[in-house]
Amino acid sequence: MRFETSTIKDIAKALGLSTSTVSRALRDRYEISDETKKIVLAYAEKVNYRANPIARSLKERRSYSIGIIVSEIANNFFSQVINGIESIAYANDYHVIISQSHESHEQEKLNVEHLASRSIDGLLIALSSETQDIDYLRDLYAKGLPIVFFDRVPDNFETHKVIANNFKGSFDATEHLILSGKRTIAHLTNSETLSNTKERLEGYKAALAKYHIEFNEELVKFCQHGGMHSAELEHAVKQLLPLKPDGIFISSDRLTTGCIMALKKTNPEVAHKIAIAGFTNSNLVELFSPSLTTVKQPAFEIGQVATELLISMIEAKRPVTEFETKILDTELVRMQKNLGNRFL
Amino acid sequence: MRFETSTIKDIAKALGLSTSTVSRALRDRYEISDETKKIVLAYAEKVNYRANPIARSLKERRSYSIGIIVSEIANNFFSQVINGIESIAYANDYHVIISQSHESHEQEKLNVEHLASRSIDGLLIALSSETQDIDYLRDLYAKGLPIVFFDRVPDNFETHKVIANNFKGSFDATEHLILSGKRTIAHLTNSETLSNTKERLEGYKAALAKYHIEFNEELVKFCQHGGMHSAELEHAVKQLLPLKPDGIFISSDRLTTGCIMALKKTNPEVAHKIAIAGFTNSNLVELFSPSLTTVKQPAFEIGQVATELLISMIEAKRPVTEFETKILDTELVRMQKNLGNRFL
DNA sequence: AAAAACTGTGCAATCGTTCCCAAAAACGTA
DNA sequence: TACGTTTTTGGGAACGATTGCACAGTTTTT
Repeated sequence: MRFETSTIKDIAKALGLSTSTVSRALRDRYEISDETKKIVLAYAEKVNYRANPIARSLKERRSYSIGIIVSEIANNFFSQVINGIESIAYANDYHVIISQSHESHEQEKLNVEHLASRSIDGLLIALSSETQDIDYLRDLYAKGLPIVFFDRVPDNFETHKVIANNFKGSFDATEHLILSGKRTIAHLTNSETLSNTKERLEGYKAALAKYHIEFNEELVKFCQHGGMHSAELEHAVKQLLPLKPDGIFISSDRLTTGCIMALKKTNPEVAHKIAIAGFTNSNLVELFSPSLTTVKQPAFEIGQVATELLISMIEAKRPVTEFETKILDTELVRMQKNLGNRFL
Repeated sequence: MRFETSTIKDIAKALGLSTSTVSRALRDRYEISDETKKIVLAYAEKVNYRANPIARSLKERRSYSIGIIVSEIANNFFSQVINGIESIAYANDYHVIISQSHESHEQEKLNVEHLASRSIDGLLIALSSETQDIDYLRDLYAKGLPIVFFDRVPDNFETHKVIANNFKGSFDATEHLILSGKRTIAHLTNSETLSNTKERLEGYKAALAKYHIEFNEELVKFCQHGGMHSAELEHAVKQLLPLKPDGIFISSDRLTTGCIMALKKTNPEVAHKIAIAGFTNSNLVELFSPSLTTVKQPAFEIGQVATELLISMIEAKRPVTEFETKILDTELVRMQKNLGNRFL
């Protein structure tokens, strides 16, 4: 801010003390007498003194803020994660700086580097769907920047990670489709390189195996751009339909809504005949038609846990060497046949 | 960051120059000889020198970053606005810091003050629905912090403002309901204190007047918390239904989805009989059932225009005294009878 | 040839804090 | 009283960058 606020120097001058005394009094250090503390605190209160975080950052080489990288804030899952992050961060006197990668590796890298240069104390990141090369993160990590991955995590990077139980979530959703009588179940999913894509594919396969349904590679469609381009989705749907699936299991928020949209747009006559189960944290699913079964990730909790781990790394006195990967359970919300479908 | 990067001092030492010379060379000042500049630039490049933004902020008392306050990022309208803001900010070498007020005045104030203390160069803000007292913003503004309001703007504050054409948007939506034969049209809206609530109410009234439909105060329900509490919404819906409305015009994103949800939950048998028109920027409306007519705000553009105005204020050499209120047109998206309703 | 002007560089202060190191004051003990 | 401790305070150097001012050395002007 280009305008004047009162500083520690002003207080020192006004009270006839030195800046060091004032600084210590404000931080409630043991060396300062209670009397002096009281005077300083009272005066600081009176002039509405606020420590300048910029100056403090420069001096302490830390900023009490943590950086967040997600692909899109306009995504229910990520905005819920962010709320979880904020809840823990604020409680521990950290602030957060949010950046969007828009699923672009280049943008992700730029954002991370800018955050790093602004002295963030730690980084929470869900990789973009494009990202494969994470050497730039390795460099920062090696230089001492604590990093915790969530949702989309690399497998060859030793640090804390927090994810949903993607395997079980997918298994449950696929099993649900099978138990409601479906036999030709397609799987629409994200970029093949993402960690959760792999895990979800495994869950899907496992459910098929359990019920002795043969896995058919053709029924699996990967979307490199994660539903960011509707053309990509429509293309995938167009390829799937000739195989006459009676169910589709979809593995991401954006793909789930995008797929239904594509179905309604290109093949409205079959949209309501295919059972759909998909990952999504949208709080509007109850309004959707056709209605669907959803796998909900514990987004808020993922944010909380990731932040707790990050703060523990930041505040650790000695380098952390034991890392954990926390896996949080998803929730299967079954399609509500009675609502949505009946009254239209 | 707590780890070492090369500084201007390191370069100076390595090259046998003074820090001032290095600083000037890096900023391409005329006083420095081309030869020296070349040497410095080459070396800086080699050691991958990055100016420390924290140090620069402290010295220059500005940060090349702008603060954003919205109520919720998990709101399509706001996340689209943010994307618009980012597009202009990045193009002008500013970074953005996003904060959420969660419709709480207290939180809003805390966030603004934290942003201010972090030397943001300007502020873009949509007031929380609770906010009535904006004296704290006045103080900051008086001290020199440029502020641009968008979407929810105060009427007694002289600065740039950017809003959608709320009057016309509401008028169009209400007229649409009238033209499709509805005569008892309820209006569900936000906190009475918000600027856009007033404007939208006027548009609603004007449309009724045009078609000689008497305005009935009982048909208007205000929601203080803007749909953040489902109980509030359900209560409003419960009060409206006995009046037998055949149409409802809803004036905000969250209320629109919340109202449909409440209708389906509490009175599923009438949910499909009442025509709904509402403000929303959700990109999922095509999936909704019952389907509805929507008023879409030019969110991305609002963000862009607001940011342009803010940057012009920040970079103005002399205090700005001429302010404008930009009003951008909304778009009416009529309900698609053929989709959504037919196949279920 | 002396004075004036211009070039290119360095010194040192500054932004607001924190913190090491010393020094002063207060106290206790012999 | 003199000395050693403990408690409380102040001086001043950082942190990394910018910039007004001074000062050489060179060039131009008169």
